[in-house]
This record gives sequence, C-alpha cells and structure tokens, in this order.
Amino acid sequence: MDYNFVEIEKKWQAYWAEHHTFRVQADPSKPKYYVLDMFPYPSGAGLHVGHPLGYIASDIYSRYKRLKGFNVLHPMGYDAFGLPAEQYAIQTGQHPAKTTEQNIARYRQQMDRIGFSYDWSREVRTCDPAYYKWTQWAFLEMFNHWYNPETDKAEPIETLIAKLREEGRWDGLSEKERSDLLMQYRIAYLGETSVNWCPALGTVLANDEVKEGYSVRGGFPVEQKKMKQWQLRVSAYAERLLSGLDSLDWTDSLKEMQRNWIGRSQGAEMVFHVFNGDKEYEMTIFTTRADTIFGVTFMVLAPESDWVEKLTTPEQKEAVEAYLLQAKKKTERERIAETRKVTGVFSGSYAVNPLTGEKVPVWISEYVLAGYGTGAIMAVPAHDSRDYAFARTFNLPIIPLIEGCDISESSFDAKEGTMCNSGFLNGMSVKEAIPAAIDYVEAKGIGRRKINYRLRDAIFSRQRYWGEPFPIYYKDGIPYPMPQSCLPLQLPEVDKFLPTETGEPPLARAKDWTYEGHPIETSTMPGFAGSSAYYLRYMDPHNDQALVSRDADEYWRDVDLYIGGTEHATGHLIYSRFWNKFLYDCGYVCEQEPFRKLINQGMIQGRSNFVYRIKNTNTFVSCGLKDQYDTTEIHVDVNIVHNDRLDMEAFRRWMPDFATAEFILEDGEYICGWAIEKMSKSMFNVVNPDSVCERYGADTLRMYEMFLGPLEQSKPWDTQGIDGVHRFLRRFWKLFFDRDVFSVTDEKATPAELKALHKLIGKAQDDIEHFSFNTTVSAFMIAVGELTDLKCRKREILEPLTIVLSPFAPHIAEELWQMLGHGESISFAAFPVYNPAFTVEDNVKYPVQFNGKMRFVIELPKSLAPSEVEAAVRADANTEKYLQGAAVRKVIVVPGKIINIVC
RNA sequence: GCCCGGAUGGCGGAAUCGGUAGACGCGCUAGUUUCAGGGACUAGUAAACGCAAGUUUGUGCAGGUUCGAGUCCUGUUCCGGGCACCA
Repeated sequence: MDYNFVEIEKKWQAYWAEHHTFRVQADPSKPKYYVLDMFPYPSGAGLHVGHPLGYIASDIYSRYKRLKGFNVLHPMGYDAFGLPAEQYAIQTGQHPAKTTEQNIARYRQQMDRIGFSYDWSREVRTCDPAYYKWTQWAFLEMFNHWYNPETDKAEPIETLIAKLREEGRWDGLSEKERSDLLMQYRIAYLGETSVNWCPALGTVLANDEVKEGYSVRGGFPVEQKKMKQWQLRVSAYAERLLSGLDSLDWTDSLKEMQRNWIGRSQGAEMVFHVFNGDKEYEMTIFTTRADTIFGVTFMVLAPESDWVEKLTTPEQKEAVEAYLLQAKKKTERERIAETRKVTGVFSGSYAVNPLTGEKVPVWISEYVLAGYGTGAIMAVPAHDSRDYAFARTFNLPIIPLIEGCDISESSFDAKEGTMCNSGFLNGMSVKEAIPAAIDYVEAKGIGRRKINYRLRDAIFSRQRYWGEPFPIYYKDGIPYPMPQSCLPLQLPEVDKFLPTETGEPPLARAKDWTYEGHPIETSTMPGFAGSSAYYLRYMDPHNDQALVSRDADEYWRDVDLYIGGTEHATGHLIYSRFWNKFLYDCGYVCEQEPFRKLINQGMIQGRSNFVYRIKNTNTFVSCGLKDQYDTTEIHVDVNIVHNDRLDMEAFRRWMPDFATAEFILEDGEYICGWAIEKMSKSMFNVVNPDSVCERYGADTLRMYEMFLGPLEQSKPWDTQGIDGVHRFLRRFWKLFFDRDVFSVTDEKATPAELKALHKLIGKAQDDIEHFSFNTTVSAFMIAVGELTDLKCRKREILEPLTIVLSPFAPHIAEELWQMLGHGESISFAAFPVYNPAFTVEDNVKYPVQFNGKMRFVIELPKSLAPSEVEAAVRADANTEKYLQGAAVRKVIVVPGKIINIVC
C-alpha cells in the first residue's frame, strides 16, 4: 500500500473541519497556552511558500502543546483594512469589501490545504463592523482619558477636570476653550503637528510607514506638512514601553530596535536669555552635554520653531524668510539626500550664556528638528560634529573644552578626557563634569534634569476610505465623541473612492454623513488601529458587550508565543503594547504586556533560474556551455525547472516566443543557472504552496519548510532538498507495512529499538521547546532510519513514534493512528514520556592528558566504578602505545571526564 | 556615522556546559535491482599525500587564554539587518 498523501490529506482535513477538532473553550482544569500568528493582510496575489513558514512553526508548537496536555488557543484572522484594496478599488471601481472578501476566501483555501490546527470559529476580520466596533470603542476610551504623570497611568478625563478646577483653570472657560485645553491631555487627541504627507496617496502617514522619504506602501515621495490630525499620545508611555521590554522573552535585536525607536536620552533643560533688540525672552533648550556649556558659541533654531518669528530682527527678516521658503519647498527625500550640506541663516538676535554671561548669535538651520526637545539647541562646535560643520561653514568660533583634544579637522565627540576652559569644571573628567554641571544649573535655578524620547505620538487619521470611521462629530468646530450606542459607526457607501474636488477625504462623499445634523469626521483610522488589540478579541470573539470579557481575559491572559515578521518591530509591536498598556490602566485587561515570547521568522527568498539565449537566435545553451557563446540571461519560471534541469517541452509551451526554441545540451540535459533573489512575480521564482502540496503533499511541505534551516534565519527556497524529506515520509509510512500489508505486531520491543525511540523522544522534546525544528526533522530521519534497519514493526515503538511526529506531519500521523486502531484524533494523544534509561551509552569517551599534554582519547565502559578507572586506563592498548614503556606513576580522574596520567 | 547579528565541505546546515568538527538532507561517485523514469536500495564523499593502514592541515583573517577553542578574550576583514542631522 503506497503513501497516498492526496487522499490522506483530503480525508483528514475534512475530518478536522467536520468534528471541530481544534475548537477550544476556556477550561480552568487545564493550563492554557496561547499561540498567535501575526494575521495576514489578504493581498490579491495569494500566499507564496514564504508566508506559511511562521504559520507552520506555530502550528507545530500548538500541536505539540496539545499533546503535552495544554488547552491551546490558536486562532487566525485577517488584517483586512488597508491601502492596496483601496488602490485596486480606485482602479477598477470594485468595492474593496468585495475584493477583500475574495482574497480572504483564497487565503483560507490555501491555508486549509496545509493542515493548520486553527480554531476557525474564533476568526476575526478587522473590516467587520462587529469587530471594528471595538476599535472605535478603544478610540473613544482614549479620547476620554488623559495620562496622569503623577500616578503614571491613564485616568478618566473627569479626574483632570477636577484637578484643573482645583487649580482654577477650568471655571469661566468657554466651551471651545475647555475643548482646546483638554485636547492637550487626551490620550487620543486632535493636534496640529508636522506630519508625513504623501501627495500621491493623498494621506498622512505614521513614521513607521515612511522609509527614506518614501511611503512604505507604494514607494511614493513624502513631504513634511503642518496639519491638524488625530493622534495617539504614545509618547506618554515611552518609559513604560522601554522598561517593559526587560520582562519579555524577545530576541535582543528586536528589543534593541524598539529601544532605538523609543530613543531615551538623559540630559538637562537649560534656560537662555535671548534678546531681539530690546525684547527679552527666556528660551529653554535640551542638551545631553551640560558639561560643554562653556563652549557654546552660538544657538540654533529649527526652521519650524515658534522662536523663529520672535527672534528674527527687522534687518534679517528678508534673509530669514527666503531661507524658510526654500527649506519648506524641499521634500523629505531631498532633506535626507542633503544631510551633509550645511545651510542656515542668522536671525539677528543674541542669547546670553547663563554661565559665562557671554553674548552668542542665534541662527536658524534645518539640522535642528522642531519635533525633538524644544526645537532649539545650544551649539558646542568643539564637541559636536554637526555644530562643528555649521561653525566651519559660517565662520563661528570654536572653543575646545577638553585638554589636548585635536579639533583642527573635526570635533571631539567622545565623552572622555579632562575638562579645561570650563570654569569650575576644569580638571574634572567628562563623566564627572556632566552631573556636576547639571547640579550647578539646578542649584542656580536655570535648568533641570530632563529625559527626552525620540518616540513621537502616532498620527492616527488617514484621508482614505477603507478604514474604521472615527465616532466623532463636530459642533461649532468642536469635536465631540459619539455615544457608545452609536457603535459600530458603519463605513458609509460612497460613489467614488477618491478625495472630493475640494480635497476632502472620500467619506465626505457619503450621503448624510452626519450625527444629529452635525458633520462626522471624514478621516478614517490607519492600518495599525485594527491590529492593535486583535489578540484580545480572539479570546472572546463573539462578545457584543465587551472587547473581551473579564473571565475570558483572566483565563487566556496574554499571548505565550507570538510568531511573525521583523517588519513590525517599530510599528505594530509598539502600538499593540501601547494599546494594551492603556487598556491595562483602564482595568480592562489583566496583563501589562501582550506578547510574552516573540519569534521573528526569517524571510524565504526566491531561487531564480535562468536560461541563456544566444543573441539574435531562438537557441538556448545549457549553463555549463554558455561562456562559449554570446548569450542573454533570461529568467525562467522555476515551476518548469526541476533540480536546475529545464523541462524543455514545458518551456516551449510557456511562452509563444519560445515555442520553436532549440537547445544546446550538456549530457542530454539543459542545466539552468540560478541566483538567490527576492521572491517576486517578475523574476518568475514564486513558488505557490498549492503546487508543492499537489506534488509532494502538505506534510512534506510542512517538514521541508522546517528542515530548510533555523526558523529565525532568512533562507532561499531551494527545491533541491524537498525530495529527501518526501522520501523520509515514505520510508516512515513503509515502517508500518510488510510487503504492502499493514502489519504492526504486539511483540515486545528490544533494547535497541527502545533506544532509537527514546533518543528521538528526548531530542524532539528538547528541540521543539527551543524552536529548533530543523534539527527535530533530522532526529526523525535518524530514528526512522534506525528502525528500518532493525526491521521494527512493533506497536510499542511505532505508536509513540507516530505521536511525536504528528505535530510536523499531522495528516500521515492521523491516518496511521487510525490504522493502529484508534477512534479518536491523534491531536489529543499524550506525548510519550522520555525515559533516559533506554538511551544510556555503553561506553564513555575520555580525553586523556599525560604529563600535561592531551594526547588521545580512550573509551571505557560506563559501568566502571571510579576506583576501577585507573586499572582500565593502564590496561588500555592506546595508553600502552603512547606511554612507550614509561611507567605510570599515578592516574588522576578529574570530574568533567578528564584523566591525567603522571609518568 | 551609530547599534545589533553572522561567517563551518560543492550546497542548506549540525555540534545543549570549552571535550572525537562536519550530524541530517541535497548534490556528486561507484555499485545492486525483470531498472521506461525525476523509482527503490547499498557503499563512499572536508582537503592534501598514500595502493592501503595511515599521516598532516582544517570552522573569514591575526593574535591570546586553556591540557584542550567553531565555542571564551583582543584586534581585523567581509556579509546581512536596524537607526540615521534626536543635540
């Protein structure tokens, strides 16, 4: 009987669906385990073999945990709002809901074929009103809360009003003034800031959606623009987002990325008096190098800073305006490209160094950012490379502050050396001087310790159609939250998915987009809104009274294992943690951090194949002979190439141009060239999981993807090895058969058979716990090889073997499990208990060192008592050979398996 | 520029605590099979020398610690990733 994977897989996929095998309920009698995949955005292209890598790993772990007796929550859903569906809708006029629906159906079909153990009854879709009701709800909660720095948590806005009232800052204010005042505190707020504006997409974008001046989606140029937008006060959580990382079981590189993104920087704020003619102001700046204050020779303002207007003198007005204009016109891209170019203009005003009393000029330059610190800096050209470049360009003085530093070519940025030219700081090391300087300015009342973060608030509105509407309406220009009874506020129909003629977002086209006669917000929420709390929704997906019930939350608590790509390091994974911490502050969830352990699966790259066409002919020459001709390299569809050998008939059928192709062969075959490239349609190297399932079966696909290499590593999809894995499954299948007849005996297993089995159980258990799935597959291959050699067809061995294998190859395992006479699914069998007694080696290898030099290794029986070792060493043939007749005076057995021989 | 991570046969990759480097798979070589094959099976396969037993070299490069280093330390080169005027 052959291993008929097509039938087996169809049969068991149907069985699981019909019996709801993987449906899960909260069960306090069992320990819970929550395994989550980052849910996919269902794109039109469908899945390629790279996508399921993480899903397969999480599925193996889920199935393993079930065998270990855990109540496993393993859900899946779709991140269904987003730009591509909308772009497609604009092009074709098709409603994004429709294309999204189609894409989801295709994804589901592809996933089902791989045999995942998801509880599909818990599926969520972010574009489903029953789901986005809770996204909107969370937004309203954020609108109605503020961050209290004293308690260090979010609190209802009422506590703020009470506080303001107490301080006499509330009564007597107009409705508008009150709204504006509260806006400065709300967690979700409407605020004017410089934003990333993408004209091509017609929307603003968050920092993580922009890379090198281009939009991540679509690659369009992005510019800076001051706009009024909804924002989330993520920055309020900066410290907690940073310190929370310590408790997480994430990779160091991922934590490091988040730390960089949060960008904590410890320093001081200092007050400088600035003079524009006879007008005097106090200007606060931020610095991490308070010790260098004696070296300040000028000040610099960001072009967008409010100080620019106050400090521009009438004489300099024209020059400053010209500078601002040309700075404004630059796109973000140009700003980045010209990073090294120094530009700036003198404001005409002067500042006074609070320590030296010296007068220094105030300049304006692009290299100072409005959004960080106070948008103004003190410049110390001797010890900051950017200030140095600026001073050199505009001929400003440079005062060295560290003994013996060389500043003739560049600044001395290192925080080391002994201070000089610095008044009371002279003679101190830099490390002493920094706190000493801050202590001094604090004592003098001209500055204070301050921590700044790079992390900015998240821009939360998008001028697009396909997203969650804001439950906000405007009365007299003041934004008001809609009552909860209005949720979900459903996305309205529009005639076109484009902005209006007046440049308003698409929702402005909707008929009657009002609440009690007042206009409703026309922006929609960004992609990360729906993905920020989806892991909570899976716990209780059908609850229409709450995002998640207290009971469900207290049982499932948090995600124990989260698997997904590293591309979400500074986006989703920050927002989600923020969102969770906010809900935690409000008392809706019981864990501070949502994702306990996180694994980033590597990308699967494509392995492209090439054919070589002799120029101006339709003749193709095999790779090994191509250097003898003048050829053009052409990508060829990897699906008509097997082990780098071209299927020539399929090639002729592939494209009309090649129908008459001729070939120059090597040994009767056409060998293709190859290269590792990104998996993409244009390089014809996309491998679809369906075609692999068709050819080899889902179990082979699953095992092969794991066998390819460590989970976290990026690696190319290389079909060369897949035959080996398939061969292994067939060999495993054959273990159960004697000349085509299923024949498993109840005979007692021999020590050798038990050893092979338990070696596997121990290794597999250990490797799976460490997510080393590639070595687990190797262990399977070794075990099956050994059992084949032993001609073992015993139930005592084969039953546990099948259980251990079942997380990796569930279909074949189910089939054999049934043939072994079990009525129930193997999914909830008990993982066999590892007994190390069976695997003990008979002999131990001892490295032997003699007269101080290690020379050789001898093998002694494990059963040897320590007192017997000496005699055994003396008697060993190797010992005799190396001692060459010298007398052994003493043998010392060192713990840790070292034997010393003294002659 | 700054911060992470990595470098092991022809290839993907093993090596849990510093203890026989190269597991497992691919590929390749030879052979077996009433063998159409992209089938099944057996043996070999780090390199150099050798008929062989064997000997020597060997984990990017240069040093160091150790009886012993792919593994630890110092320096260096290359590759991958992240951040990038963040004061």
